[in-house]
Amino acid sequence: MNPEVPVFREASRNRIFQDVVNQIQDAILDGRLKAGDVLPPERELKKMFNTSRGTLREALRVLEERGLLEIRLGMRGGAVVRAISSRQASESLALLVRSRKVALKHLAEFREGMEGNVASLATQRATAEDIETLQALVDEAGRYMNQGRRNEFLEADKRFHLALSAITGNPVYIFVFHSIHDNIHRYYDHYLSMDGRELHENFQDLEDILRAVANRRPDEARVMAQSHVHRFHRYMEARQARDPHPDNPSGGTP
Amino acid sequence: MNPEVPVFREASRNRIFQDVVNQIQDAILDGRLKAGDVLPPERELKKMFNTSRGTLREALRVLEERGLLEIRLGMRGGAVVRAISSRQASESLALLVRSRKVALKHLAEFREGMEGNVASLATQRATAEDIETLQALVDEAGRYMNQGRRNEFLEADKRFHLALSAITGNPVYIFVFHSIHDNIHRYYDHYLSMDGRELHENFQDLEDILRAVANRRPDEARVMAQSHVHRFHRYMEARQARDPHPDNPSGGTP
DNA sequence: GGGTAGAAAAGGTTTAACCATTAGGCTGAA
DNA sequence: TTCAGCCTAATGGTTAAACCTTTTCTACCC
Repeated sequence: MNPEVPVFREASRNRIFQDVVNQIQDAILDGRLKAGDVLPPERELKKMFNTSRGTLREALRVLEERGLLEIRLGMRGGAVVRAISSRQASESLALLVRSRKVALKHLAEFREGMEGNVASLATQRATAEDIETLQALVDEAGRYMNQGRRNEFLEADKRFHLALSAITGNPVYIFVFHSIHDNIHRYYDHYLSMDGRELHENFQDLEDILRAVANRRPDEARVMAQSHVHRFHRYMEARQARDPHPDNPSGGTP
Repeated sequence: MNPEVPVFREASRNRIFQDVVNQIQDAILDGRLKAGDVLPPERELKKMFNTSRGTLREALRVLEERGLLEIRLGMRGGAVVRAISSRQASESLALLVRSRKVALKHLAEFREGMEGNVASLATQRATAEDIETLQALVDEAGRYMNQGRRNEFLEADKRFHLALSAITGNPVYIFVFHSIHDNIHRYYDHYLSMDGRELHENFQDLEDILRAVANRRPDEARVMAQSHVHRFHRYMEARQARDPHPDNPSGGTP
């Protein structure tokens, strides 16, 4: 046998909690358990799986970490099935960032490529309603710009980009976009001064992108989106040169 | 206060194991613990954190799930610090796939955009040595093609694409690429017959991409890579229409 | 020298009890 | 009648001590 091509998977190191994890996960992914469903209390699950509470709790911990369950405290608490989201992938990317394996320039370069693809696809697929939604977001951002409310502007900007990814209808783009935005946001907070001029530039970019989308010009939208990201990346790099490393001292992954 | 913009984070629901997780994770991300380091045995850690073994084990389970630790059994076993990899993100994407939120067409579309970007970047950055490496992979794939060894060919093809992502030098691309490839591979196994003709087409594509890279033509490399992925996507879709859903009944995430 | 049996060190599991948090109901005063 | 505050029970969080299983190392015997 060619050792490059795996034929068998490693035999399971019969850890009981793994078996419990698999059973519950399968039930969720098969649809036997739906988001919002509440599992029986630990003391009953323990009987159902014929295991001890400690072992059962290790299984619940794993499922919680995978984002499949949320554990609620107190009476009427318990393990609640969650809708799958990008949270987990976002956190694993955050680990890369925190471990210094990924720098701002890497995130920015990746984002630039993604934003271009997303803008192009969104332009090909946006409905009239989608364009209205985008327009509303641009309007909202415009109000924040005029009021000089930098943080609110950034939030609206982020929602605009995420809305574009949603318009593609491709959950992979949505998923990856959320992860990237979550992780690049920290740099924004640190390195993007967003004075009047920059706010205005940014707003102009949004208008340009929206116009390209509304006029059904995918390539133009791609270029607009890319240069938009590229410019702000340059701004941030310039500031980063003077004041390196925003780090993330808050520790926990909520 | 504007309720859109969070001011405070939720107060920590003081779970002791969370605190243990954070302390160990911080030590790893700060570099105080390096890949390969072995943590003290549970019965000692338990004393160090002044907690019970059950609580400590829940913390270790979480860190294992995050891919930061590997737990080894038996004498000289223990919790070993792992190098951060794309494994975790790959698994969270796998969850999306298994839950039917992501279909082949979504993965393929995303991959098409990515492959284009990666090919373009790699073309701009490849060293002479990089190009030799790519050439060696194409040669290897050629040998497998001539021997009709489909699986080995697919492996070499995958390594070629991953090598391109490595050449970009951007860990985000590498990371995301691994995740996507891991998850699309299952579809390959199911839907890609790879008869003689298809093997040959695929091989031709690799040669074309390599030539564009060697000749320093980023846009050509982009188009080549995209159409390469696009074509095989179409083949797979045709077969999928006749034989839907490869599913993943194996359950566990090893 | 080499195989083998046993000891020792580690993680895996069980049990039973207690602590902390929360929802919901009960009670009494305004 | 209403509502503030207390009480209670359900549920997750934690502790403790014991035992089981796997793996490695070592000492012994052939």
